[in-house]
Amino acid sequence: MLQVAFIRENKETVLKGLAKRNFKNAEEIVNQTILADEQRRATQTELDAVLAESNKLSKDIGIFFKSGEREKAEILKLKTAQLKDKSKELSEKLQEKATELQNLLYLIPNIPNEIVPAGNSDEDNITVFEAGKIPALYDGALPHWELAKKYDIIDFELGNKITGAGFPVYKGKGARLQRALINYFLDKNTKAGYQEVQVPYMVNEASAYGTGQLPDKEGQMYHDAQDNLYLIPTAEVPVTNIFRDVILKESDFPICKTAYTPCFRREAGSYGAHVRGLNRLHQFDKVEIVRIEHPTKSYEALEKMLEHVKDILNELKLPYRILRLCGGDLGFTSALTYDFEVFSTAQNRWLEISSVSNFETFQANRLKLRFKNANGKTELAHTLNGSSLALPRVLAGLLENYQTSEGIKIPEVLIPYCGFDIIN
RNA sequence: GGAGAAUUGGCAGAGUGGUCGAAUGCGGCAGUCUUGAAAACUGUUGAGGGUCACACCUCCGGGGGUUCGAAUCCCUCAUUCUCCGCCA
Repeated sequence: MLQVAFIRENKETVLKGLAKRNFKNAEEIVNQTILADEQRRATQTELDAVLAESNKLSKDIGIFFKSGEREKAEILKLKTAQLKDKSKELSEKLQEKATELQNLLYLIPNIPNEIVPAGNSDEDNITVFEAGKIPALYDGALPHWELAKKYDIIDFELGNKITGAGFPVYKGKGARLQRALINYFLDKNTKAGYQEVQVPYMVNEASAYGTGQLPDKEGQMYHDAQDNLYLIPTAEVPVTNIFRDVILKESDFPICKTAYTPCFRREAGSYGAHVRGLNRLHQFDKVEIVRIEHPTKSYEALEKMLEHVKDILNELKLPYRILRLCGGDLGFTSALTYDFEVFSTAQNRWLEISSVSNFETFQANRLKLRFKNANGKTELAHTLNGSSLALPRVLAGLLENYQTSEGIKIPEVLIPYCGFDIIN
């Protein structure tokens, strides 16, 4: 959520940023927001004046009662009755205006960073880096869902029976490979200075609002109505919410956390070939990295995160590229996002395996995640996160790119974690 | 799930209807002293709104109510603790 004061003072910047996202009715919504804010403040001021007077009268009444001047007190009491009506009316209006403002603010996405390219869709994303060799596969190379069946390492049908589509069962070496990847990622992340945390897989409403899943992505999360809890779509939600309503010291920066969690996404509206196999699941595993940074250091931190993810992919020897997302493809809460994509050789397409973003103060404002700056003032911190990494598509990439006529080879760095070097 | 107790500032802990945003202690910060540090002493130290800055307003787990006036009384929800039940 943007800060109202920022919108008020930087209207042109906001409009320019929203235009880059192709955000509809931007000017109208921004104007409404500014108006609602003015009305809210005016109402607040009016209410404060009434309350101030009524507070004063109450104190006087107390004094009169103490000194036994009951009659004087009774006269003042009558006066307060009117003020009470007035203040009730005003506080209702204030509540109304505050809600109106809040709802408008929820509609406005983050302002893209300057270097975010304009554009409407993923076609306008810019490839900023590419590495790794796309292997020449042997004749008869298969897409990963065929490989999964051939070697009996992932059973999609079994998952269908137990739960439904998008909830696969990993078996034998497939299960072990999953566990190996999780451990390998966590080890890499902790070595890079990220503290490992284990967090709840369900979150309450306040947390879902804090990181921006609510109110607009309601339909994408599994929801338990009985206890009003949400299954997490990403570890970002519980991990970042560790810092909800927290005021840090400047010396606390940088804060680096990593967590492995399963992720649950309803993926309403997805269909077709692109959701085959591991490409898109309702439940998948992911290791996430989260950073809380001083505002002046957040872009430096974003670079570090990119280098870190690159390092992992280089070690896995997978062909990948990095995209800078365009305005139209940028997530609601993000100011700048880089997507990592691994090449799926048998499908002949790129698969997103990591998304690394700087949210600047957008999440922090909702979370009330602040720090005391050098002048002793509280200031919003910057939050960042990235996948390091999401399992299924990495697995898809590994299976497809490492397949040989003898079986699927295991990348060298994973062999100690797996305890085997080939799936055959 | 049942019964009882509790929830106050970074922490501990007073405060049971009136000038209480809240005693006191610890911690933090600044200073005095010291070659430096410790100790001791002095001062300072919550958040939000509002203002050029003050004034002023709001916040004592969340929400609602009683009252001229609520941290204090009532209702409700949440959480924590103790006992019982169930249980990996």
